[in-house]
Amino acid sequence: MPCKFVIIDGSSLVHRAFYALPLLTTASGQYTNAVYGLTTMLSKLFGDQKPDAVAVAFDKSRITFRTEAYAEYKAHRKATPRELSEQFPLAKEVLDALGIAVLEEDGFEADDIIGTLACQAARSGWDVIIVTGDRDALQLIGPSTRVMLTRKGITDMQVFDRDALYSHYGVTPEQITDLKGLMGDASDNIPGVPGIGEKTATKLIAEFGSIENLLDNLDQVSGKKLQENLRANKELAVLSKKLATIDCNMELGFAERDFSMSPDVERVRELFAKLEFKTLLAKIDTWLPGAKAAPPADAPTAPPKAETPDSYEDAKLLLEEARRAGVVGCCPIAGEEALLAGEMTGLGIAAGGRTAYIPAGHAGWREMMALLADPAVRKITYDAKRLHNACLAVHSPLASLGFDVMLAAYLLDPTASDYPLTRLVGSHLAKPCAWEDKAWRQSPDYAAWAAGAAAELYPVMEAGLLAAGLDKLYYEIELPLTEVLAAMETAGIKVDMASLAAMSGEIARKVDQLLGDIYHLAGEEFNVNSTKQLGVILFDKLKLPVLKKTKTGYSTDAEVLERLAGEHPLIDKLLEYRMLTKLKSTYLDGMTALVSKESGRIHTTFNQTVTATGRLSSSDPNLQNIPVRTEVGRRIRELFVPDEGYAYLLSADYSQIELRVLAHMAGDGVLIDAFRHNKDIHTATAAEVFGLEESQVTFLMRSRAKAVNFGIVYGISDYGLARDIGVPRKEAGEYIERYFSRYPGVKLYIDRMVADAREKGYVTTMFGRRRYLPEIHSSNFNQRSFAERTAMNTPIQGTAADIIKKAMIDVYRRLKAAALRSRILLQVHDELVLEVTADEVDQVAKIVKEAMEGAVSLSVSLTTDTKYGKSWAEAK
DNA sequence: TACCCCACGC
DNA sequence: GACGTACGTGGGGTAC
Repeated sequence: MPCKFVIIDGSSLVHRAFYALPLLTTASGQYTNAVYGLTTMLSKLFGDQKPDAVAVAFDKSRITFRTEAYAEYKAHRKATPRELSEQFPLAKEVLDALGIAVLEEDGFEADDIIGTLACQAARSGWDVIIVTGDRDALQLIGPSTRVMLTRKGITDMQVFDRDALYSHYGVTPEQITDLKGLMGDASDNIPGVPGIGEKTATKLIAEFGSIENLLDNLDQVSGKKLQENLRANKELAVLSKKLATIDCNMELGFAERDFSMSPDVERVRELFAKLEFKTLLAKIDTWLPGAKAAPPADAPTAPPKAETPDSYEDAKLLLEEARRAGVVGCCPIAGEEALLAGEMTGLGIAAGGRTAYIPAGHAGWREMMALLADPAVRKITYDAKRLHNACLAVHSPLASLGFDVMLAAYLLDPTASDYPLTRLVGSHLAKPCAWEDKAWRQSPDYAAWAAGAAAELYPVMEAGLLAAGLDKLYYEIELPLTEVLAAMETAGIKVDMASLAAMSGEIARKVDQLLGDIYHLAGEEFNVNSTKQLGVILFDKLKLPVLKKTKTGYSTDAEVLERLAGEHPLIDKLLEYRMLTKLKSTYLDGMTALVSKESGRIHTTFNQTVTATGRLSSSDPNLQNIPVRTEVGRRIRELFVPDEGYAYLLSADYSQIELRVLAHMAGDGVLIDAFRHNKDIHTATAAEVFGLEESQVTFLMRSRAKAVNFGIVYGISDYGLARDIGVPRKEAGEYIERYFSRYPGVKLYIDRMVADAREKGYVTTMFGRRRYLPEIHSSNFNQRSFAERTAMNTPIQGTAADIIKKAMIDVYRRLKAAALRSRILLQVHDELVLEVTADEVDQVAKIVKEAMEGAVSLSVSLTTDTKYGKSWAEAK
């Protein structure tokens, strides 16, 4: 069997990969897309071809024998972008680790190295495959040499031998240089003969065989113009051919070189981990020779193993160190449910530069818990709320939250999708780290490592907060809020399970009935939940008019159905079906699944690091989107009740908090005046926008004005407003214009926000919360417009979020200080829901009102509405 | 699993 | 005047 030799044009493939893939980076900001692409190509090649020998050639310098012959050679090439050039050393590092021969020579291009290797290898009887994106290489095709060209993307390749080349381009390998000599090559700045492109060049070469023969027989060329053109550019054609000809006679010492692959598997793993090539790493044994064995758990690719103190004395020393320093990094370990159930299985801790893991049964555990309760020792954490919940579950107090790195990361950039600790370490400590597997995250090793990482991140991130003016918001609002949220989550909210089950059954029966009606009216059974199948029934079978389409087919959303309501009796049934199934699946059944077996209550999660504006979000279940407007929604809220020992649920919500914040921040006299006179704000807006007395405002006008106010607060566009109120976009735009002319302070304010965003790159809330808006400079109209609307809206929504967060902390502290049993359960953006006892209800109502209305002093008052009752529905 | 469509809240 | 249209969470269907 002849030796199978794969020769790769490294420069070509790296370029190809760079432009074919998005600009990937590691957590630490190292660009990796080109290296990743190259490595992916290699892995595919190795898997498919199983070569015996491999070589990769690179261009070395710009000065080659070609530039000596023709100074303009490749002169039009754009400078290599920095994002790419910095990846070349990395690519070579990967190749080196893979044990692949890398060749580069002064004065030559990769092509010449490849040509020389290919010729010599072929002479030695090897089978050669050349892999490149450069069509010049096609001239190297021979009886035992094939060329594999990239087609599109990075893994789509096409193999050319002599026959394939001929059927594709109508020339032989030897004629490739003649072809290039005539048609030139724009990318290499090879001139060719002016006016001759691929078609003419191919025709001439097919007829005359070579440039030399063509030039010797010019008089036989058909077409006078072409003949003269060729005659005038004889030298250019010859020079171009020379430039396109690959040198196959370099001195490379072929015979002495070793092209067999000898990968250093451990180094490859390490490198891939560093570069975050997770997929390649995971599949490494499928393509890398000798990479069969899985890495041992303590391979150098994994972070250091946790020290587990084996004696009481060991643990005591570390804890004493923490006490001395007054600060300790800590990270609990246990599955989520286990934490809530009070099963903390252990704790990773970091003090004095050492990290350790203390399991729950350890002799030092009691000291550990005492340390957590010690207010003199500040706790440094990643996700303090988790630790807090864990402590609450075991009724062991947690005192003195010192710093939470996840929260800090959120304030520094609230638009990130998540904040894994490994990434924070990469970006803030410049320690690339790519261990992401789930098992590791639940291991003692991780807990110890995380405790250490948090401790190490603390000073760096605190400096970052200080530099961005976020420290006050952080220490006075976000960090203390964590404890409040933990208390709310741990408390949970009681659900009347009996009524819930009854309601679920009742709705199930109704849905069943509706389904029968729907099938009957449709004339067949189908999956009503499938918009695709429903579309076929409504628009193909029943021939109802198609009013709106989605990307993938007919739209069947509520708006469409409502407009079709008179057309067919099926429509009403569908609307009701939709409403009931949504209610049942999302709220009734969805919540049932999340009722805790231990407490019989629902413990939602309040996410403090999710929204871009600073609001909280709620999940598992989402208790911030329980229906409120409809009658059935009311019935769902009736299911939320006070638990034993409590008498009422109390709900307090801010009235028009966003618009009041806007009035204050914009300092708009008209808006401020409206609030000071306690006007109905939407009626007042309608009067302004329509130029009427308030008494003349109709219901329709008020509802349109309300939508305009809504639009101002949420930053919707004229298009969005038009859709919401059902008028043409132009008219919606006019409303917005009229609004701005009636509220000039608002107009000035939002212009200032947009200008701010352009100048500084971000906008801020009253409390200094930031949101970066890089798209404000986008040349894409949509992206830019969106950024502009965000610039107007985030300071308003974000400030409102800051205010209620501050109020929550205040309520929590006052309840605690007064040793009341009543407690906060939920926050729904502008509303707080508390569970109160009968004897405390008046006092609590007063506390909540004072805390919410007094959270901040604005030029308009903040007002709240408070109600309480036997269920959430009664409290609204 | 990833995406779409739809629907709920603020 | 384009263009695709506030933020979230979640259920269910469908294509891969």
